[in-house]
Amino acid sequence: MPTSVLPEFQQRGLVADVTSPDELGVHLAQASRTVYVGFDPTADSLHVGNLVPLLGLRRFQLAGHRPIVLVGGGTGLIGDPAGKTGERALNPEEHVAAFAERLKAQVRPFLDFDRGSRAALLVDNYEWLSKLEVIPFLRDVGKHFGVGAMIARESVRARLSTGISFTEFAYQVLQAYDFLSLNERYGCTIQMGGSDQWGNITAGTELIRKTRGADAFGLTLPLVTKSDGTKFGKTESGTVWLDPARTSAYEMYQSWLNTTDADVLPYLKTFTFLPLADIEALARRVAEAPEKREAQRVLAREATQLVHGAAAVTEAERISQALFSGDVASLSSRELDAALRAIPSTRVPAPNGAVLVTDALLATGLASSKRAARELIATGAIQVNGERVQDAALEITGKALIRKGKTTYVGVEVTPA
RNA sequence: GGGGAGGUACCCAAGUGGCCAAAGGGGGCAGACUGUAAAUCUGCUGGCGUACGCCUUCGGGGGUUCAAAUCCUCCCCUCCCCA
Repeated sequence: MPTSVLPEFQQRGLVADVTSPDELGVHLAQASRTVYVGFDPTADSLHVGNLVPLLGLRRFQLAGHRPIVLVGGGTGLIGDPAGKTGERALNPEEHVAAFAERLKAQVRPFLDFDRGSRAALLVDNYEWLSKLEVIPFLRDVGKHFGVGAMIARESVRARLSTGISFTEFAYQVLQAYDFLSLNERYGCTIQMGGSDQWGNITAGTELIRKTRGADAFGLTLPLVTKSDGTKFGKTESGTVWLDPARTSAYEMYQSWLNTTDADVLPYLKTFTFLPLADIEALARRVAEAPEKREAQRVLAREATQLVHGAAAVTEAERISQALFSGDVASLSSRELDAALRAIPSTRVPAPNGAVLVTDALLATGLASSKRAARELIATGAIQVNGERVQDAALEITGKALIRKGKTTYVGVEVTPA
């Protein structure tokens, strides 16, 4: 029996905005519904921020509804102005197509595609958008859009003074058309997305109402924030991607583990499927013994597992234990190899098979210049294989584990030649 | 079209002939403290050199000067007011 997921979303703090909440609640409680989220292929991988709507879809499916993931092979060719401060360069078509294929593969594990009438669907809007013809499109779809309303949408309004091309201006019409298409094809009545998608989503609900006289709903999820004001989903080494080739399970595990106390409860609500009662229990543990970081550990385990699986979590935990137990020097060569595989590593060619630490720091990006590298060494920030480096003239050979400060580990492999 | 203000390092911003690689703040990195947290305090934050030092930088070009971010000149760009 399907249930309204709305109360759960609200309790978890996952509702930024929703169209006619009362009606949507009834709508969801009455029958199994179809809900969609779209991802435009702007890169070859999603990142942790994209987990919010993706897991949102899963919550809907667990509650008895049918999720659709739309990969924007078509809209990705146009460029969504929402949340952007300036016009984007158009990506080459072959890149967008390749990105789209990557995203499709990446998204599959998050949903159940074999569940009868509730089986998830994976669609690509290139399928229908690429077939549109200008004259019919402008007559049949464009006529329903008032330019006044289009301009009033935040995504456009924010760009009017700095400039927006007709191409990006038209984006909302395409997204609205997507919603309409899914409504016609699959009876999809709900679109979910990030809070910056509100305008695009309501464009769709209005289009459906005008052309089909049918109700459709929109639900936006809040932007995940960090209490210190910095951007969520970034670490010193950059974006936390879902693709293990870009961000290893260990790195993702670490990024969750380092969540500050003030953020960990909302993150548990957002990025895990733990019952709220369990999260409340963890909240008490945070209050009683914050230094144990139990909530952070649970968050790291649960969230990393959703993306990389249980085995990868076990590995990440083991490596974390080894690297942060304070006894790196005693790692077996086998453990060292495992750690080196899990962290970002750089090969440094050296004719005589040895490089100066300062050069290694430069090569791995830990230092931006030799002077900065010497500075790090002087302050005692650098350890190689668990030994604090005292002398900037130290040479590194073979494989080594370099630690900068407390939390940053990188690997180097010195290769002859 | 007329009038005004301004372009300084990652960002904001001071500096109007030498004491300026350039105040201050933010951001970033590191250290101390701690819990791989937050807050706080301290240091560093153009490049190369262990170092006295050298090289490159103040929108761009040209010039004056022993010496220019600072003066002159031309050009480019941004913002504001009036039309």
